Amino acid sequence: MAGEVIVRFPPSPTGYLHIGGARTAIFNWLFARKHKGKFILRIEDTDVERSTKESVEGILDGLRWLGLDWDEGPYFQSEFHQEHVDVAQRLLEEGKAYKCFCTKEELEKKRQMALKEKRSTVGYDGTCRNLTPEEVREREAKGLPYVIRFKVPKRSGKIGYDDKVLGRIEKDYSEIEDFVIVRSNGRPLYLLCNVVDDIRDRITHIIRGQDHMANTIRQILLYEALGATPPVFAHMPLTLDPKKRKISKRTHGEVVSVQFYREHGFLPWALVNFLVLLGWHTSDNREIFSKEELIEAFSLEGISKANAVFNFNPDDKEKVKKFFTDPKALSINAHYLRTIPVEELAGYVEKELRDAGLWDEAYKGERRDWFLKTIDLIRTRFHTLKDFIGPGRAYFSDEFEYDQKALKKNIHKHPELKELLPELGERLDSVDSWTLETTEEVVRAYCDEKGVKPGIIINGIRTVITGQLKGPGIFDCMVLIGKDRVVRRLKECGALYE
RNA sequence: GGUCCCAUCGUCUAGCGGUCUAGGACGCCGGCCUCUCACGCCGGAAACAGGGGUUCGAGUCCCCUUGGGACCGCCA
Repeated sequence: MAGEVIVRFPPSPTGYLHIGGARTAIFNWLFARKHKGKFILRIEDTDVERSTKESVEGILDGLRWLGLDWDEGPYFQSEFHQEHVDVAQRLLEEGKAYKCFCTKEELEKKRQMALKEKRSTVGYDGTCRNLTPEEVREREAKGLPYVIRFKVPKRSGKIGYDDKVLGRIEKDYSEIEDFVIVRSNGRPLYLLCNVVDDIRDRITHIIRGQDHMANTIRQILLYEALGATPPVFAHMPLTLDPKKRKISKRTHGEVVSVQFYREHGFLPWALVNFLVLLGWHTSDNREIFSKEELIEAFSLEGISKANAVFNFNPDDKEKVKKFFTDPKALSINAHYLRTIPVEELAGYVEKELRDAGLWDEAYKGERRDWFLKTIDLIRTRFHTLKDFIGPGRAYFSDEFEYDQKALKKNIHKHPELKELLPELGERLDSVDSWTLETTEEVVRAYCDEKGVKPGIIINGIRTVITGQLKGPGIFDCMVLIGKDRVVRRLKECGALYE
């Protein structure tokens, strides 16, 4: 019994995978990998009206992109419908559940009354719990619709469990109402299905958000009634927005969807690394982990109790577009962008270039070396993959934008460059071997000759050939962009003054 | 309103009674480097929510207050 660890990620397909769900998946996946156990994917599509095929695809797609591979599934909860119904029937037969004929309207009325009178028990009052078999038959004969409620044992004292994150959690039996497990249309509810599925899948650990805590006690009751041992529970802290509200796709939109990060040039592992830090840590507070390191380091003990804020700026949008999401996420992404093997980066950049119509097959053939050198050079100040087709565009195309600030500061402020740069272009044109040394020599000599500060010329060149205000050392840029392009761009710089 | 959970810099967090004049990371500020920016390096501002206990000693244990959050569906 000390055996295998089996965990599951059970999203309900009612929208795309968002970072909260992704985080839950990550924690479960990590736990499974750490213990060489199984990670099961189960789609909880019991609520047919809200579940869509596109959602399922979106979720699978998101998980795959993040690199969270599952060992079983995806299973679809709806496929086990009959089993759920059978279990409910069994509970009914064993007297552990009962039919309740109260209508929604009646219950709503009662709830309002209770609320109004400020009574503590707003829940179900147990009206149908004590119906005699005759009374039940009578109502059934009349064709009255009914739901099936779980009969919470009448015991004194508390029921509880030891949460791996929160510690001992207990609740008084008297405070638990008889809850519905099957709808009046015959469809079992999540609370029941979830337990039945977890028992069937032999789930050993349930790692989920603290928003599920209220369900846990009731589910433990269900496990008991079904004669099964409850799994170990670990309730993770929630991810909140800067205003401390629970994040949701509905209120926060794209910025909380996993897809958003893919579209904004994130490396999948960088997102995983960032997300795992939201509510988990090691005792040495390390923050950058390779996949192997993370799996090795992960443990339930490191999960925080307190909710974590996902620090994006919903209001700041355009003002600080440098930080379109949590600055730390960006910083971690930049870290990986600058440190993963160039060959690995090449694959990601290829995709960006292809999508932007800038890809050249030669980058995989005779220009491979140039390609790798180039992305290795320019990545040092990039933050996302999108930068390769933005600020880095001039390396791959003759059609690139000029940064307005750069134009103003490095070009327009120095009218003399309109004559100087094309002339320098001529000089450079006659350079035989195009290297770091030769280009620097020619440029510096030209500066001396004209009595112009090197900085002015150099920054002018930078803006003319890359369109940027900033960038790598200028001679590196020149070498990589190549003689022809550099010369041409310098000669044609007059256009920038128009 | 009821039940439950939580509480260290702006944010993520280290801290599991003394080594805390509270450490790291991101962000921010200043400096070095320098052809720019970035990287890197150096330095700085920045927190134990408040009040009671317990203890020789509390960020660390207990209680209260305050604050925040979750749940309270025939949703999952």
